[in-house]
Amino acid sequence: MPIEGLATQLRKGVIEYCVLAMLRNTPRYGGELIQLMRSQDGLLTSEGTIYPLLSRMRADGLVDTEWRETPRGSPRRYYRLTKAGQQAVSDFQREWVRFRATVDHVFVHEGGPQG
Amino acid sequence: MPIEGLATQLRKGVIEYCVLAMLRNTPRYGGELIQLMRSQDGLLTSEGTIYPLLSRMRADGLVDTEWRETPRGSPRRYYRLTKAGQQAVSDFQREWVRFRATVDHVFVHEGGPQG
DNA sequence: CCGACCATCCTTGTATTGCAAGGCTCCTTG
DNA sequence: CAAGGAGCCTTGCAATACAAGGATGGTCGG
Repeated sequence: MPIEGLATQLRKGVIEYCVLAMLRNTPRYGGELIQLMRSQDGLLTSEGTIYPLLSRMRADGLVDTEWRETPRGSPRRYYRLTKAGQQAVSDFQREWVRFRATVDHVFVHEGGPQG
Repeated sequence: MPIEGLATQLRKGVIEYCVLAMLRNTPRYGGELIQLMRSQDGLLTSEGTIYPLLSRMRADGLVDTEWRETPRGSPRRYYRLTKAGQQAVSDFQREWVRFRATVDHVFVHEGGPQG
């Protein structure tokens, strides 16, 4: 079990909200998001992760989409946060802080009062 | 999608190592681990999570087991960390610190330099 | 025009994991 | 014997990340 596989499980349930966070201030398209995620240590992803994810978020109403022409090449589908998406990011952020504190606590105390 | 469901995905890949961490200083049995996990905010679990997990860890050589008699009632299977288990906890801890930093970074910067 | 190439988007199938629901065994209590 | 509880485990399901493969449409060299 490589060290990569360890992080793969950590990513579950987090990647979605990282993508949403990256859309907070500006719309972006698929390839751009993949590049951005890859530039973050520990969030390595592939197309097979991002595109189904974006479809899901669109179906859930967390993002809006809009096609934009490009100077050269195919048009790109840009994703933008909806109100619900912004709310989801906020909710996650709260939950993340709480979860992070819990895990830190477990690893500091190493298993309880007797430890 | 309740707020509980949000944390359910966060737990993936973390519960296993939290259980291992709880075995660092003393062997414990199933019911004890369930109670301990439940006492940690954000790590709510059930038997259906813990027992398959413990079986997996035993198969992977991360824990040893030993039956112990009790004054009353059924004997209990106690779990204890192996060398490999201790190593796994250390590896995870390193990975967790790194992962945590990455997620924090994404949420602080909110998606990039243009933001 | 024609073929090679590339960026963009998406789909399908697999592995891992957390969890609810249910079952088994043994002991105690009446 | 019957009822109940503590401990252990199995089965089936849902959500997610990811590899692999494919469809489309534009550019570029000949």
